[in-house]
Amino acid sequence: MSDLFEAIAAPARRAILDVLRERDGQTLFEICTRLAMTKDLTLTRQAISQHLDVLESAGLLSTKREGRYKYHYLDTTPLEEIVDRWLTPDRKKRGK
Amino acid sequence: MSDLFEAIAAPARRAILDVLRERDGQTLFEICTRLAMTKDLTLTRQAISQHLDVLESAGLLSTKREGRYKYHYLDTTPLEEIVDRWLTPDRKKRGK
DNA sequence: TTGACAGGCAAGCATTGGCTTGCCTATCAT
DNA sequence: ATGATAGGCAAGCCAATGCTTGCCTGTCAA
Repeated sequence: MSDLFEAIAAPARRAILDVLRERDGQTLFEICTRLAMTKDLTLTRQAISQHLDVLESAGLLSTKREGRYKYHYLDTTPLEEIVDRWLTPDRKKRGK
Repeated sequence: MSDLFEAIAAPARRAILDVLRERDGQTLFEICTRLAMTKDLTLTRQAISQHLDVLESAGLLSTKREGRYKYHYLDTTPLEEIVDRWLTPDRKKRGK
């Protein structure tokens, strides 16, 4: 859906963001094992791959392919929309 | 679900937050008409009531009953969790 | 070149969530 | 007391979502 809010709605996707925050630029399999180890979240590789697609289309992460590896990089700037929308009292539109 | 992230996942609920931000302490019917007028969102009263329940259990708004009126007050402090979780680079837990 | 490894595509299932419809309770004015 | 207004409860429908299973493509080492 390419929607930011729907992207962070699923607990699994938030866990992925946390995992990428601990260590940026991980591959799909690295994310899988790290979720299982540190977050106690055991999912299929395909499930996590789908979550990564949602996060990418929401602009929360970017990818870089290199050989047979695909690295995932966190980008939290879209989350600033939330701050600007509700947490800034006077609704000041900061110049982009 | 009392989940913050699921609360702001639905566009209708975000519109409600915006509407309460424009004018705090509105009743259910006021919210209904204001959504229809300014947000072009025409929903059943019950639908909006259900959304308000979700928002309240997420801590995003508080209510005060007065006679046959029930006023709704916005509270955006739960959203700060998002800032603390991903937008603070060094993960400093600010003293509550 | 063959096998192991990293990832992608697509169909299918089960559950959830958003919204509606229908009816009921409570408060206030006349 | 009666009607109008503000809100609540609950069942039900439909579409979307999360996850799985099964299979296929591409890259690299021996």
